[in-house]
Amino acid sequence: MSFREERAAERKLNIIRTAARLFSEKGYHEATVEDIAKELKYTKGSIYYYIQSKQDLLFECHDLAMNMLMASIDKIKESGLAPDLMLKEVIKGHVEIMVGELNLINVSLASDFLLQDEYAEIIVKKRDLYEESIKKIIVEGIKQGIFKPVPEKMVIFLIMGAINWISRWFSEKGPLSKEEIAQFYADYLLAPLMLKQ
Amino acid sequence: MSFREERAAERKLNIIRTAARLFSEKGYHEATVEDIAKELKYTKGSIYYYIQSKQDLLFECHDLAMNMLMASIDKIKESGLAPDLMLKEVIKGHVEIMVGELNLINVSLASDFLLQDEYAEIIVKKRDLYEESIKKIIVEGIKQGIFKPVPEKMVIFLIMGAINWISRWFSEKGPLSKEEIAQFYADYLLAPLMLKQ
DNA sequence: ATAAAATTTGACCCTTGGGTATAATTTTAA
DNA sequence: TTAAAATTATACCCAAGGGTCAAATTTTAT
Repeated sequence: MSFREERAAERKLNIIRTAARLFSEKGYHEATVEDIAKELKYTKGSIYYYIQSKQDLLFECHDLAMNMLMASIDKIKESGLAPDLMLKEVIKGHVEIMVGELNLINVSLASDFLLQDEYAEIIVKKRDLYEESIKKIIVEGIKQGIFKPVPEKMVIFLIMGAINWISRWFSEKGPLSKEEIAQFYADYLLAPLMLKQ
Repeated sequence: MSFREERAAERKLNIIRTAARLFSEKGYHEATVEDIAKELKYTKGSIYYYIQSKQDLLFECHDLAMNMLMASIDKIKESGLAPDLMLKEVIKGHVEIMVGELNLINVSLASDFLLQDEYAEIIVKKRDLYEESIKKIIVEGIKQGIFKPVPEKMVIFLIMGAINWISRWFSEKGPLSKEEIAQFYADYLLAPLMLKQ
């Protein structure tokens, strides 16, 4: 990548993060392209030099969010931990990414149905991969006699739902640190799955 | 209420339920007033004879959804059950309302930030009341030595999140009945709270 | 039957906002 | 230093959609 392209990419990332913040704060439709441009001292005209469309921006937010989650779980999969510890790490990782990248995750949770089909396809594929990884951990745990035999899919939905909801109430100014939340959620959500403790 | 007013109210309820379905399927901004009108064989002009504004419609969806949840929990509060059984009933009730009124709940979950301040105030107040009722049950359970001492607020958020997420994946055509889901969620989410079983 | 009230219609207004075109300006390279 | 490439600014286009209004139609009550 040339110096020029690199700088353009850097600027685009900047735009995406700003878009994520505004989408998250005001909602996709309520945040205008001009809002995003102004925030970064662009004009509406000039910001289009870097982006293709507003929808493109939304997609990039989703993609960035999913890539972070994927990177986290891929690393954990290689750790060789036992299924229960592995699942705990996944939960903690998910919580920490969520809280650390609140805007991005917020956008990707609050506006998935706004993605156009071609874009949605890509994102759904990644999300499915992510959930598939979790499923494998649970199935392995059941096989090893560490977890109770449960309907994996429902458990995944239950856990994901609990965690994803954090983006609705978490505030930087609140009394809870992301580590505390991560620990609590991991313990609470793993307990009913364990065969014996 | 006169015969006339009664019929108008009935029609408005019809409009609200249709709006809920379209808002839920397509999203608030993507569903136009004309879409809603057409669905019921009105024209855009004539539907405005029954509604004040699109925002008004959104509010009514929220209000209806919250009223159902409130009615459910109020009934349970009067049952005199022990805290653990009471909480279980609340969870089951919430799940069943959610699944039974998917559209309404979906709207109220996916678009709370679209409500204008005056409307939002009313809804937030009801939601706070609802959560306050749950909190009381948990606190009582801790006091009676049935529940572990936990940070109630976080537990409420965790439980609510898990349940509310159901609206994202549940389908009438799926293999799971609402009773099965309700039972599973109630068991899973209550277990980590119990001191002994 | 008929006047009054209720309901419906369809044309219209008007703002918002995504996106574009073109020209101006700045940066880069030779 | 100057021509080309990259970047930015301004003005503009246009469709969508919420909402209104006056007139037409239907329903109801006497």
